[in-house]
Amino acid sequence: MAVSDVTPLRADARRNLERILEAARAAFAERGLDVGVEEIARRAGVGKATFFRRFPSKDALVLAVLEGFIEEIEAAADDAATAADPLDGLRGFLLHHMTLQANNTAFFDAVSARFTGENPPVELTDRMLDAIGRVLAPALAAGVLREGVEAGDLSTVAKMLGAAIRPMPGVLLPEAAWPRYLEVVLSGLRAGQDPLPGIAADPCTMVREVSANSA
Amino acid sequence: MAVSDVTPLRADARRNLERILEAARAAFAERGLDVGVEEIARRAGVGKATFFRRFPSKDALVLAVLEGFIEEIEAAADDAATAADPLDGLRGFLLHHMTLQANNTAFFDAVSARFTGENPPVELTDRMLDAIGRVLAPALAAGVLREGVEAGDLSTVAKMLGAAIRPMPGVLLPEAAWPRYLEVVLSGLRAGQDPLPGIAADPCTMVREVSANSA
DNA sequence: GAAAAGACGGACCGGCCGGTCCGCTTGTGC
DNA sequence: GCACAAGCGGACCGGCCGGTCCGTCTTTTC
Repeated sequence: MAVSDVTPLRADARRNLERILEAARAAFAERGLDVGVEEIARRAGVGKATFFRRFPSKDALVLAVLEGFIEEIEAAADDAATAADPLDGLRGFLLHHMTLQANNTAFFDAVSARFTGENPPVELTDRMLDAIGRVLAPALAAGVLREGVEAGDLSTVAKMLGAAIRPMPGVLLPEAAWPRYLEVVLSGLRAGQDPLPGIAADPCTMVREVSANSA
Repeated sequence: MAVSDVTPLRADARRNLERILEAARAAFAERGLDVGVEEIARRAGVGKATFFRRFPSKDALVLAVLEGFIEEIEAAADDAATAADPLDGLRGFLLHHMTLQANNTAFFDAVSARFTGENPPVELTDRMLDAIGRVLAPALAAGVLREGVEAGDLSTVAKMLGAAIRPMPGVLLPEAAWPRYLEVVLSGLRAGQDPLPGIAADPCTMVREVSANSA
């Protein structure tokens, strides 16, 4: 979803595209995906049509913004992977993830809601899974984790922490409480306890659809 | 939000109201709050106007359905409070909560999104908090929990587990994986570890608005 | 069993939002 | 510096959905 370069954009067009992305990031962060295209365009100082000339649809914009986040997560994962203490790396990664979610209220929920089923951004989620694997590997190798921990557990725990941080849309858990819940789940994953019961979540579940019927 | 009884409803009206509630429960469970009033009315075998004659708005219906869930949670809390082993009580309560969330995909998220800020259903959330208190009390008294655990922690953990269960809207974590994440958080809350770091989430945060600005 | 109160439903309204169109403007290559 | 392609914006369209209106039908009551 990067800038197409078959015919290089005119300078002003390129500038506007950048502005739109920036405005969208800000607007999505503040109010979630519900902000209208019109408002985003206005905040970017641009007409609606200009928006649609750059992005085929609102979804495409969302994907583009999402890609930025994935990149950030990948960077955090690389940091974590090179940490001296693998458990600290893991902690740092999850904390970074929490920050990202906190600064982008409702964004991730909305993203997953929007891309449910038919058009999952497989490439992006695969990159995310890779990142998770890179974070987990050193901790697994060092044997600091409870028996049975695997990738699906980490992605699930990340999701759980993301939920903890936003008790309601527009409400943020005070930062002083973050380490508490991070600690709760890390305690639950640390070595020196019984093996984890049950099966791990499928990390791919984050992208593949499995129709779930209620009982 | 119970049935008004100043002028008793005519028999057919009462029957229709019940049908609407039932249809709404089913529809919300399956597809979240996004189902239109029209569809709910159709599923109830009723006209749209009839719907609006019974409920002043869609939100009122949502509240009514929500109240049903609160009642269910209260019942689960009472069960938990009378369990022989307080930790088992806690586990059972959280498991029940997970089931409820699983069977009502996207319902709770949507509810909190809808009632954000201006018109929080204070009475309902207070009842919820009471229930949580009742679950927690025996475990606290028995000293089976890590030092520092309080009500806000339980509500947060419940929210986290609810998130774990729904990796994406329409996708459900396989039931075999539920005990795993329940165990992760319970391990993190059990006595015999360092006191919980940081501060606890404010349980009331689930209802009171605190405007949260992103960094 | 008839009349009045109450309930019914489907057509209708209005606002919102993603997406398009068209006449005007502006950067760009020669 | 000119011509033309590329870009631009705001008016416009159409579908969706919460909510209302009104002519008709059902229940109740005496």
